[in-house]
Amino acid sequence: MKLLTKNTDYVVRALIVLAMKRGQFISAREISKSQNTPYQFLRQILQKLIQNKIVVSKEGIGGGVRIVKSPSKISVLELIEMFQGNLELSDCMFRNKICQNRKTCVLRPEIKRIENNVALEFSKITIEKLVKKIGEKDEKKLYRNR
Amino acid sequence: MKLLTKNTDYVVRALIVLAMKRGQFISAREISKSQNTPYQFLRQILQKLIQNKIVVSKEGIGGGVRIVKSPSKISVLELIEMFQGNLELSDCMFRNKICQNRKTCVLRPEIKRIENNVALEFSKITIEKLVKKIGEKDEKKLYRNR
DNA sequence: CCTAACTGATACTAGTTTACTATCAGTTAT
DNA sequence: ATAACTGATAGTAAACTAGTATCAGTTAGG
Repeated sequence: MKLLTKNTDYVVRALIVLAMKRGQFISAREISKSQNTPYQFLRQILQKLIQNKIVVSKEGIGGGVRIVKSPSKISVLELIEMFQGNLELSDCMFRNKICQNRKTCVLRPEIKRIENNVALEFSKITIEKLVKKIGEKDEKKLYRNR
Repeated sequence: MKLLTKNTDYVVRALIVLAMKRGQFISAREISKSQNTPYQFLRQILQKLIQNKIVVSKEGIGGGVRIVKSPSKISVLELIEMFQGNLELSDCMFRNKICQNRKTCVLRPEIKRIENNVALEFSKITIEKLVKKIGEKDEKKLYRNR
């Protein structure tokens, strides 16, 4: 079971970079190089961020994308849903024979419950929190090196 | 995000049937008909159950499979891992640039934590519990009809 | 001892998803 | 003018999902 696909991986990384350089336009080429993400693939991902108004773009030399949505309001859940579709189970399981005359089925409520938990957890992880974690790690490192 | 695939869906249903008819050999054809699962697909699934010693088989007329592992000891987690591979994330995310000089990465521990929760939840759901839930629903129904 | 109902084993396949790559057009700072 | 950028969209190889198909061997009952 894979919770995250590559594009979610890449988009989170890109947004961490953009959040750390808030206010600046960063080009796809620069993010691609610094994060080791395939250039054209990253470009598609960034275009989706533009469509979803999480970043704005500027064309031409010195252009790129700039984060406009507050990193504290960008959750990993929203990114997962943006790039992997809705977290919900697409087709109802256990809709057949065992469940006939029962209206509901026995496994489905359990799966629903677990899925809701997963969604809740991912909704709590924001870009801001991830950026802070990187900061904390750096502080610890500095402390150790003293 | 799809937590369960079809074969996990089908295998849970098959095991519920087998648990409700413990001690008896039930043929793939019978399960296939009663649960509306594709016959050949179900046969492959049952063979995996045989390999994993959850059921035993009997060839020839009147044959089929019989459940031998206690339904209370068969968890949905174990079935997911049997049919969908390990629940763990296959490839380490966030292993690149952002994480360099940091040894660990910021998203990965979060994903790990969520995955462990999912695994824990699925490990608690056993075939026995699902069978009991069906029983409870039937009781309620009888009560309402009185 | 034949045959119909079974399992054992394995090969094949259509459709979807994943993870990219490629191309061409338009924009802008220098 | 041109090099560095985005906009939009088409193509594609590999893996995965959800099956189907085939042939061989086993066994209970008439």
